[in-house]
Amino acid sequence: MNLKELATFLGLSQTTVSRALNGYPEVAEETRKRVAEAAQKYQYRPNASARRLATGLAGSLGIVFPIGRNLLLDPHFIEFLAGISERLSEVEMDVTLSATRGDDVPVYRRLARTRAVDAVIVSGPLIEDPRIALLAEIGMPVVVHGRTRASRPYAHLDIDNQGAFKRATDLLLDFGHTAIALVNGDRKLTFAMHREEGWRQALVTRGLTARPDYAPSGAMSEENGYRFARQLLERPDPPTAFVISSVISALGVQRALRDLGLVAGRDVSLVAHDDGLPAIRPDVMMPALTTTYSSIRMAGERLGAMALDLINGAPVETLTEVWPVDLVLRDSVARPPG
Amino acid sequence: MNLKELATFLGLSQTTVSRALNGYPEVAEETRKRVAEAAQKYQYRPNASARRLATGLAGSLGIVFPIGRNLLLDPHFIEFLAGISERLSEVEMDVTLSATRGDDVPVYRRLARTRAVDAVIVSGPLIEDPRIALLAEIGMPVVVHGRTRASRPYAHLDIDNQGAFKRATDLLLDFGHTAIALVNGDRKLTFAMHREEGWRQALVTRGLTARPDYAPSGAMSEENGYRFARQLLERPDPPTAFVISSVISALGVQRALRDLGLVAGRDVSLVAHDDGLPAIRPDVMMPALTTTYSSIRMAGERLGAMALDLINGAPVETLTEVWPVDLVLRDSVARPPG
DNA sequence: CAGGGTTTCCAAAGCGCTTTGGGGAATGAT
DNA sequence: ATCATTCCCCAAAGCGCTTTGGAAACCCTG
Repeated sequence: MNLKELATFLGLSQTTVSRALNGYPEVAEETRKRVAEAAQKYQYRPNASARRLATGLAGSLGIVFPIGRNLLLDPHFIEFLAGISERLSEVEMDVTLSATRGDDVPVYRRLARTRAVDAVIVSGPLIEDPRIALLAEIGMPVVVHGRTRASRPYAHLDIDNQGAFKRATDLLLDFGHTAIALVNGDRKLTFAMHREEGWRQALVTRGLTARPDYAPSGAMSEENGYRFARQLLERPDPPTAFVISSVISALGVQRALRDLGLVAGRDVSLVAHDDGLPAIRPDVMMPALTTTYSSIRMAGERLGAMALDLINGAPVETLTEVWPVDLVLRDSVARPPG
Repeated sequence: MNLKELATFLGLSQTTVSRALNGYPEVAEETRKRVAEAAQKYQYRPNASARRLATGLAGSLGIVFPIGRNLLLDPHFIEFLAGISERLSEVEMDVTLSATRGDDVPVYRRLARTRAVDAVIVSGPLIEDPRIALLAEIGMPVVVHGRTRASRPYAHLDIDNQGAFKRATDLLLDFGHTAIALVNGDRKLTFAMHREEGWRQALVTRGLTARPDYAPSGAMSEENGYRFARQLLERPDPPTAFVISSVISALGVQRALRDLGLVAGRDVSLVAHDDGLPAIRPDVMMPALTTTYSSIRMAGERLGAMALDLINGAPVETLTEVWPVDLVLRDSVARPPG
């Protein structure tokens, strides 16, 4: 059943039916009702391609993800995706996912030129990220999850990573720790830089030095968590506390502790950042993990909404948010031993 | 730059330009070259919406994921997605992701009726899965990742879960274990049933009984791995070996072992299924984990290809595959103590 | 050189929707 | 009764592509 058929069936013109369905004012209320009922009865749904062609809107948000690079933040990514997608589903839009092995530039170009998406969301921006400039150049609206260096204002949603990690570090300092390591994500990523900045700031403010060799950085995997923690703990001057960029890495850190016969929340204190992954919950760990918390899913939802606003013409300047981050106290932090 | 402009610029008709670009035979080789060069020079790309409307093809594959249910297999899901998406990118198609909180039926209906996608991929099928029948009913081509009960043939790709878990259990039996537990995924899912079947079969073949209380089942999270293992190990008759449905749960099992002062690969033997998640690698665990291995990413790639075949009219009967699963021996299996 | 086959191209008709630019009928004002 | 509004509705023109059904132009036979 298409518009034409529905219209002739109702004895109306396509114009009227289309308008009735799309809520335009120039159609009698009674007619609108008739149309709505018929549409319901015959399960009429406008053909997406036709509507897109006519309106010039794709009805879809693009996300391109480079297969090789930074796929390691997977569990976060899917959760994020769920958030975006959920918000979009309210207006019957979808997410168009494009994978690319290697260079993502041509993919963005294709999406722009074929008008396959109305806007894109860029996640995990680098400190210097060429994507933002590229997208501006090809005229593709973009909302960034995170921040980056840019010459012009750009729509973005970020969390206060620096503040969060400063607070986490402050907490450990308050407990009396002085040797505090940071198990960080890839240093090229803006959020990792911000976190390191927060950590450094807290230390320096108390007159301590932020030693670079106390802040290993790399993909936020369980494995790296283990490796980094192990290396640090086997030094002659091991840290007594860790600030960790992800609960996944925290799992690795915990494993390292156990291997060395140390127990978290007694011998070593731990604070990790929790993105709210449902599969890995800090509250059920042993000991329950103290975290900085911000739901990545909610960020996704908000980003979806922001992208919609952007598409609907909201000025970029109004679409910038930095969310505060909660510090959730649990059992993995204690006074340093001795 | 659109077709019309390009055509007038070249002094050709839209027809000819379109044909030249799409590789139809009725255009002179020299003309084709001219067109291709101009297209390249002006960066012409056909408008996706227009092409879709004209061809009746959406140029996109649908995946709907229910936000609430079984999102716990996230890390697997994204990896899977990467595989599909990668394959599709070769033909410039994309994945259309639709999230739904709760019922997915209306989403499938919408996708079908609006012709927003050419086919859908269903993952994590239940033993009795209403989706397959629904999709057949609304005429939406579908490829299933896994198997399910169905009245008619359906395109699917699955791995030999039963065989894999039989082999894993056989291995443990060969090493002399008799108390072998299965830490399984959600029992409503077909693959979990198959795995339990394999486990049971191996035991029964050797004259042992497959005790249901030795086969806990639930979402394949780290947490559940821990809980299940802990419960089993604290019984008066603890198992000496575990077959585990996911490396993620295996992480939890390992944690339980450590908590109880047991060491994997000595006191207790472990075999887990490895989907090849890049973030969680069994070979770098301590001890290196013996696994049944099948890359979920590759499955995704193949599923993408199968979906393309299906769209291009390949008969459903030719699109059924069950892949064998490798057994990779590492250090987490040993003779039972004593 | 006529007749038939190929090649190579084009005009025009969709695909199914939205939107512009009216226009007839009903309503209200004079 | 007449004119100006307002209310509803419609015909038709796109949106940018693909594809059908020719029609020239060319080549070959005999």
